Amino acid sequence: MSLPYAILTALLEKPSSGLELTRRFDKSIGYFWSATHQQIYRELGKLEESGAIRALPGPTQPTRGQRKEYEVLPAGRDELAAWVAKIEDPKPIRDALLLRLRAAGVVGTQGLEAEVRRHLALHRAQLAEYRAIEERDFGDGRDSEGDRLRHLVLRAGIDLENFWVGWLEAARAELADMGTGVGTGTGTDARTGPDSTA
Amino acid sequence: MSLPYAILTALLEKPSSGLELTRRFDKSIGYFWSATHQQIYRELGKLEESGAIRALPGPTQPTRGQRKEYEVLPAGRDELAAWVAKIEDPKPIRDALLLRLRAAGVVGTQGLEAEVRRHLALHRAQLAEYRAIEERDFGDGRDSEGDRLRHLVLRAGIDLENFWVGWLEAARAELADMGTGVGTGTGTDARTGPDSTA
DNA sequence: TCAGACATGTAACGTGTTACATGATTCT
DNA sequence: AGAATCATGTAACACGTTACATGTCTGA
Repeated sequence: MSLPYAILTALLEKPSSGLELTRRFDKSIGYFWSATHQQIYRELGKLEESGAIRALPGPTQPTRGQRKEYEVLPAGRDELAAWVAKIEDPKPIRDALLLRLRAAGVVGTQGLEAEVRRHLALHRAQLAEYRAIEERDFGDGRDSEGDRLRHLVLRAGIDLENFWVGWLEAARAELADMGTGVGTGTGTDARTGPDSTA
Repeated sequence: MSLPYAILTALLEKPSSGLELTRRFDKSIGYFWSATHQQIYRELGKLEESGAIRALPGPTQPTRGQRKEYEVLPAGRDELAAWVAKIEDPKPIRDALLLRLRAAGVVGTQGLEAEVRRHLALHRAQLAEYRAIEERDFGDGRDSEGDRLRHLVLRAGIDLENFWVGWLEAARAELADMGTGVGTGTGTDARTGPDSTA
């Protein structure tokens, strides 16, 4: 639902070929909406057909193995602007690790602490990376409107990673506290109590 | 990838029919891994075929329109326990609103502030709901291992919503600050500067 | 008996993922 | 000419979403 708009944004920032886009999605925009090259090519095809973008005229168009650069057309820009203002509810959280914690409440925490530790390290690394980018790109004084918005987005990334680091530390402490978590779940099985806990 | 495990967890907590599961996914587990009834029936079919769960013997099995309750078999419990300990990297952030902020840096912020306000209200409401659940289910002293883990998961939900509320307030302030954001993007278009900003 | 709720299921489609196929360009 | 890299593309499948179809049970 959002991928075409991510691509339009990227192309407006700088006209690119499919492979270039793919590389740019590995950092930058991809931090918040990742995509593989297959998705990108598929979507570029649709966008071109719908008249939102067009391929820049190259020497020839045999289209296989040949680099093909795209730029956004006015129609594409309009669609993007409309999407920015569109009413669209936030999606609920969808996180496998939280689910695993919950499952551990039923089948036991065996092996979970190691995973929590691993995730903690990964999130710390991501946090450091974001902070480095912030330092590099927004280290000094204020900048243009576009820059302020990009900084705001980066702040969201930083704060989110920050949340994970904090929460994972608490989770690790809790798991350590619960002993080595041997056995198949200490809690009363098949409990009949309230289920609405979250 | 995670849905079957979400279902196994739910069934271990309490054997249920497909529709009951669907209702329980609208709260509880669904706060962290939502699913529609079609997904659930599809997955129940697969799980039954693979021997992870079985239908409790009812009066008859004409299987259409007839309530069918499932319970987890030992094989299913083992699979779930294995999944809890499995090495599986966290998925990168995937959030449309962040993408829209980024797009606004290119095509202008027209209409965005209203959306930000709307999301802010939604996140505040969700936060209040989580806090109410926490008060109700974990208001008093300490509890069993399973309860402690569920509380931890709920804390993640609360902290996440808390993050969103804070960030959205900052975003709203920034957008207000930028003026009414008329026009098609104040920033320099087609900028050639660094793209790695996030 | 009819309406409404309960309950399970099909069909079709869009998006995301993985594996593989093919052609062009550059360097040795 | 061969290998490596650049570049675009196909195919198949898993998962999620939407719309619709079908059957059962309960109470007015």
